[in-house]
Amino acid sequence: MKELTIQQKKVLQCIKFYIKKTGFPPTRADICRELGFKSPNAAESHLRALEKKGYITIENGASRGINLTENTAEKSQTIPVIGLVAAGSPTLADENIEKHIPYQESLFLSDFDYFLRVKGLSMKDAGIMEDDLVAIKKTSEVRNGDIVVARIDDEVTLKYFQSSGNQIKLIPANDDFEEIYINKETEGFFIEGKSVGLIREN
Amino acid sequence: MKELTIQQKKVLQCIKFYIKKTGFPPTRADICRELGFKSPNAAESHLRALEKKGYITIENGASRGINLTENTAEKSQTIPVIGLVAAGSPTLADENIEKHIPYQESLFLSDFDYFLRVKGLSMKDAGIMEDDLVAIKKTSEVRNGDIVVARIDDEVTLKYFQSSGNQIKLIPANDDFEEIYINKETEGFFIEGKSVGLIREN
DNA sequence: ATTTATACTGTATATATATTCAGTAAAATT
DNA sequence: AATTTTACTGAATATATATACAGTATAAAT
Repeated sequence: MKELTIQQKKVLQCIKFYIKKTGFPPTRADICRELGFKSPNAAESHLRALEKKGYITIENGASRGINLTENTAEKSQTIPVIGLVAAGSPTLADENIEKHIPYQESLFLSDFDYFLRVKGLSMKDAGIMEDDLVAIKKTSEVRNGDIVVARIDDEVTLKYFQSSGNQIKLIPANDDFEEIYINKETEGFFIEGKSVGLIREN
Repeated sequence: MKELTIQQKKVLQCIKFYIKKTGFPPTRADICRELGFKSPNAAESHLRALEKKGYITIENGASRGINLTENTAEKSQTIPVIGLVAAGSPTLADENIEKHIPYQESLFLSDFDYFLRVKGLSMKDAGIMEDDLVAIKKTSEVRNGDIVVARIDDEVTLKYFQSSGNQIKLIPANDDFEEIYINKETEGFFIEGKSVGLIREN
């Protein structure tokens, strides 16, 4: 998306603020009042610039016909919940999606891509219990100590990550489970992502 | 809030749908088109009825000046995070509120009133770790096995609840901590609420 | 060097829109 | 039994609003 000028940003902020305050978009005159313009055409021009750059859409002829684009609006989205099945990879394919739950930006410190529904108690001592929803950020850049979603062939697990050289240790947080040793180059081994948060629905 | 008639419900739904679709509220004529009315006054009357019953507010003179009331709009709200301090009750008083976080309805199965920031590891084996946010519903109606926020004088703790007759046991989920025995009628004892969910921010 | 975009003021106007008034009729309250 | 609320049609109108047109001036892109 094309960059906005300082003035255009101000106008966009003004629209957002006005909608938040009143529940409906501003008129050209409203924008002028808020930002100190003396001509309605000042607002009009900025609106057309914002439209051209894809931040808003304008319904011609309609009063207050301004609509924030999806990227522009801080709308609440829904995020998929994926079941952690012992055999089967957590992809975003429809068949693996349990449901969608509403999600608000800044719920966690980092952004994330999906929730993983936890099966089993292998991460019990890390406070991750059966049926918890772990927020997963899709990435292969993980650090020692991160809780990661690792795939070995068709088996997907949630474990602590520990590497030294080419040797990788996947460590459970439960004495009843065994550590997994694996080589970085092992065929069929892949880091799907890492945990950045957790929700328990009770 | 006063009950709506079938027609009024239709008009309210129409407004919600129109906003969702276009990003701005409908005009009287828009409502007529959507619902098949032939006079703008039909829409006008319904709007005034909805206003009178508190479901919307209307800014007089403004085009599309319809605003859904807080209860009416499925807005995302913010919910306070309260620090669990060993001495000091978790009230919704300003001085105890850490911050507010966005909250979307139906995030958990039950509604709740605030998040409690957990200190210590007394509920470790229940998967509740230090700095977790436990969603608390304010209620004194709790059942055996519920995780409750209990207050004894100025001390506030999160524990499993177990009662038989007048005797109440507050059970930690960590062998390093002691169970607390207390009588229902003990002065200064109070159940503040119970846990209905959990968020870990990592 | 020329065009395009930015950033406005100022005036004008067609029309989009809220809103009032005059009715009709049935249902619900008081 | 009388009044209020609901549920509209139909017409009229003041004004709120989008939008075009005419300028001025500076900065950025081609």
